[in-house]
Amino acid sequence: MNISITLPDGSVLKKQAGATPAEVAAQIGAGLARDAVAARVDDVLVDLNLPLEQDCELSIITIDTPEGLQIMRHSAAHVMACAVGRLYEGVKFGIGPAITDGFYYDFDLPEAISADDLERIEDEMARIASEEAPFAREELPTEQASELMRENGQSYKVELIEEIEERVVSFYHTAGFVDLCRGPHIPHTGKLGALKLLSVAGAYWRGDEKNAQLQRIYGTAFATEDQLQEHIRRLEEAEKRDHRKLGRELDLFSFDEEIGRGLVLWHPRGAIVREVIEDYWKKLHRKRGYEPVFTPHIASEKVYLRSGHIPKYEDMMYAPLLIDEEAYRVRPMNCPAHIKIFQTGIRSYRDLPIRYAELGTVYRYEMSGALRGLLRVRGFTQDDAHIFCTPGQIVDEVEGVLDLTEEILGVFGLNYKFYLSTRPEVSLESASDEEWQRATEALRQALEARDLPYEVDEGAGAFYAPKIDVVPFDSLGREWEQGPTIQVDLNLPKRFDVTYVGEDGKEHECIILHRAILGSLERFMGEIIEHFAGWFPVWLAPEQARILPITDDQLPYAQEALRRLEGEGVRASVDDRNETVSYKIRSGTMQKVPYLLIVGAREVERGTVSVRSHENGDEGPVEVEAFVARITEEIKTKALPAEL
RNA sequence: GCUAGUGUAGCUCAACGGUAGAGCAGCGGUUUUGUAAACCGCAGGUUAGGGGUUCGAUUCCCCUCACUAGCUCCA
Repeated sequence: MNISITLPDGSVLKKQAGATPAEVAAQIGAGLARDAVAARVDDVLVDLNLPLEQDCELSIITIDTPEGLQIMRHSAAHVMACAVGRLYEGVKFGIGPAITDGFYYDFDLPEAISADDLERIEDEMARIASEEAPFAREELPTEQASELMRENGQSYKVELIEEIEERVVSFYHTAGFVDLCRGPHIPHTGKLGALKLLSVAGAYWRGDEKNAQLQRIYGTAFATEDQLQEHIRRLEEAEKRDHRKLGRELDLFSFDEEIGRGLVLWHPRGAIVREVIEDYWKKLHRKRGYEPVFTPHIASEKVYLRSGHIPKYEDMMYAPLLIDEEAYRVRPMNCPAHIKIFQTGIRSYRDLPIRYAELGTVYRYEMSGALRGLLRVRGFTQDDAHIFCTPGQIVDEVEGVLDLTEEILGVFGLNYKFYLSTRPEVSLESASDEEWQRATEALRQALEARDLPYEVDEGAGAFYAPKIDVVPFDSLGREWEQGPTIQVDLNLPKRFDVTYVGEDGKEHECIILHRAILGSLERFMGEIIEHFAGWFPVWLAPEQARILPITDDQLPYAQEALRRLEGEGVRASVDDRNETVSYKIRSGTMQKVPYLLIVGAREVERGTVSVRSHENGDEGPVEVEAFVARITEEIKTKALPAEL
């Protein structure tokens, strides 16, 4: 019997029933056959050796596509598991999926795998690859599969099988290793690309800390050795940019054991960057109709009981302080205080919207293992604001925040994506479905009114609010863990009875929007240090220009130039150390000062400075005034580096 | 918090049972220098902290503290 196979280009191939995708690929071309890893038949991913029994649409998936790479990485995970099974006794296998940039596999085994063992495992994987062992699919009734795994002592697999609803499950056999797996896989182990095992770490079975902790080995794999090397280079680049390393090298911030974990000490050079950002933020917010407020860092427990923070987040809050026999808490949030300011007067609909903004420092208990440089700390400053408005004003207000968000992220040269995060499964009950719905729709409308592409992140909202989450990604294309957020609070207006007097002279429940754009100043600083690789744009650089006199004879001239720059508000210095210019250049470069101004006898004579910029290197002499004009312009416009 | 790993001078690293060492940075001197490291010298350490084993511990063992990776990405 013949079947018709429709290819992606629309052409139709007649084949005998039982032909495989591999044969089709071979018929189309040797190159395709070589790069093929799997096939898509009528929208289902299948192995290349699956016999085709009826008319179908078929496309060959090659290693150079994202899907093909994914499949190969998944196969790599199997091969790694196979290698571990050969090298260790008593291994129980967890799961082993492909992930962004690689794969992992979780193992339960009696002995601890160390980083040194990875090489051994890699070698074993290479051996398996050279065996060109086929990935053979086998389908078994669920019962029988479960029995088989039980016999092999694979309790995790048994657990997985028992949760599968289908009556038949599939297995893959590779070089003596059998694994429960949906597939598809590469045809044989010789088709593995270039791979490298990266690290080993603990991981709870099914991500639940109540379960056993398994050993997870992470690896990365690419179609070619070049691509693998390129990826390793990217990892090294990321390591070079690590904000913790740069924070030390550039003398921006530190942590101190005696001060406490997760508590940042901002050094002068880091503090100035933060202050410049804060000044920019404050000016921008006033321009946008926000009113600055200041509120205390501790407050009576009463307010956090009423707000619901204690019932919900107590394990993230610090223990009470007893003051005059009353329990106080270090603040984990700024909202209650802003609400209290709002409530000091009767608010009319005519007063709304009211926008209170504060760079509010809050303290939260983060699990010790979660702390990470500036990205996860226990004391941090939120660029927090609360917008009090009428239901009719929500869309406008959210649009305003979106606009502000785009402006701010743009200034830092960040790209971003929008997510509409909807009601989570466990969520506030005191708000009706209709209220959730309305709030979510308002956010959606705002996104659409501004024509912003967004994805819906189902169930990712806060328990008290649907929200718009903005995920920035940096110059290395890495997504930030957290970014700007806009939330419609369905909780606090009720709990604090926040109202305004409407046109009808009656009291109405107020809408409260929470929003943070930089999020935590600490995290934001950490992220942009990495984004800029420590080379801050001139307006942010702790030291914007450094004058390097060649000999002491130029010192007076250098001082004069310095006064000129400082007079314009430029952060500059003179390197008057008894060193060679080369030394001073090196030192200025390592401290990532964007402009180095060399002054020797020639410059003094002509009233110039020789500019050496980070961007262009030696640019030659320009008149002092011309340089002052240039740098002040760059500062004023917040110019970004040409290349990030 | 859990699993694994790491902790030696300000920084980057040696020494791995036998008196703790180098480079850079710092300080003092010489040199007055033209686009990424001049030369000479000096100083810098309860080897994270505590306990143990040992004739002797940075090294081996235990505890504490801190740091690092991971613990979400659905066989």
